[in-house]
Amino acid sequence: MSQQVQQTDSAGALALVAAQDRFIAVWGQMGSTWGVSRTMAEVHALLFIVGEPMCTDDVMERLAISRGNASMSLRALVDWGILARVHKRGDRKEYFQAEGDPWVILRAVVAERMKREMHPVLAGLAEIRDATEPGRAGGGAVDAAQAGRIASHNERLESMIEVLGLLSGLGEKLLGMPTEQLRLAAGALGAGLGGGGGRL
Amino acid sequence: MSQQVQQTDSAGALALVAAQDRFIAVWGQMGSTWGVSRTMAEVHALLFIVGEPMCTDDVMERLAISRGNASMSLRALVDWGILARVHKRGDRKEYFQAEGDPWVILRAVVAERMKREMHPVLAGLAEIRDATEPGRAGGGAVDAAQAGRIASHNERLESMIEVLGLLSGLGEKLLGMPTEQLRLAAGALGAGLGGGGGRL
DNA sequence: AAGTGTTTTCAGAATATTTTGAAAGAATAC
DNA sequence: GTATTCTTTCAAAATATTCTGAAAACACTT
Repeated sequence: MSQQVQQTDSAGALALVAAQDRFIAVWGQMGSTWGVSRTMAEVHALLFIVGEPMCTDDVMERLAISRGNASMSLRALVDWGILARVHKRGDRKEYFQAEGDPWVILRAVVAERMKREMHPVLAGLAEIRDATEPGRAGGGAVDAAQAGRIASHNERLESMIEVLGLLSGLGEKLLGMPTEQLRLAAGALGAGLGGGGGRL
Repeated sequence: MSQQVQQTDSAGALALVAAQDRFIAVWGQMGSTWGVSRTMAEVHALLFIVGEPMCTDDVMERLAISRGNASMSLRALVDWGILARVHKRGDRKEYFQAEGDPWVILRAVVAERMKREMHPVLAGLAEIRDATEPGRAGGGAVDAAQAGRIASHNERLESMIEVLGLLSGLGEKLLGMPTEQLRLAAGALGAGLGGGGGRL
């Protein structure tokens, strides 16, 4: 089972486990930020901070969660592409190893949210626009006030689509960038642009 | 009460209300994206797409929600800074008007999530780092393997802090940019930087 | 001051999400 | 083939979140 803290209950091991637990707790809180349950975030945190592969039983024991929960969380994280299944010779158990590059993790999270949230919303808004384009609206007789409302409705809809489309474009761009480029871009933008006053 | 669709049940009014309802439904789905309940997102969607001020009773009726729910959602949206309280002469009721600029809305959402999620996480991670900086760890006797684990733990922690710090910097920058600059920057970045795709 | 219309609050109800645990399903060993 | 070990599934239980509605608080008016 747990080979993490062996007989060596040295001060070093204790401090390390304590730090890991703190990391897990903090990361778990962030679960809602990237749209997953606290437990799933904690499982990821554990594997990320430990760095070495762990099996289902290790995870269950360390986080005090059920087998079913561990299995589902691990599977989901594999699906997200931030956990790899690994095997050890002479061991029938399956082990899981976390992706170590935070930029890869970031991309996975962005990809997932784009797919699950951004794309459906953009598609939905586009449909509404098509259904209410000027000239449609089911025919003729609308008074002036009504016509004004419709025009302004379309403007608001359009402006929202514009912003979301731009954001979506940014997201796609991010997904297409390799880690090194990403780090450079983020650093340059965050530090260089704007500065409170900011020029483009 | 509802002055939205008067006696004029013309085709135009019907189509407009239908489009509004669809917008509200789509926007409501996105609630989890920006970290609020579906109802709060729907209340915002309603006021945004209608464009004109509405009072609590209007909102309750249109969305079929309770007074308490409407009151709390409206209040929260005012706190977020994307709804303004307005008054009508000769009317004791309070009306609410949505911010019309989607970029302002975006900034409000980013600001809220930075405050509620990014800052606490960064603070938590920084604390953990301080508690486990090399030389600490409670003193001496750690064997070589343990020392290696601690070193690699610190590296992983550091790399995660680096990425989140960079993202946080980006967020702050965004919050400091006026609408026009934001639009330009997003457009330029989404279309220009990097390679691959980028189409809406 | 009491009266009237409006808004806020919050305990309990309703709803939704997450977790468990045991049974069924795979996969490998014998 | 059966036995053994590990993994997945999913209905029910536990938990967390959201919503309601009626009472309290508030803000005007007379």
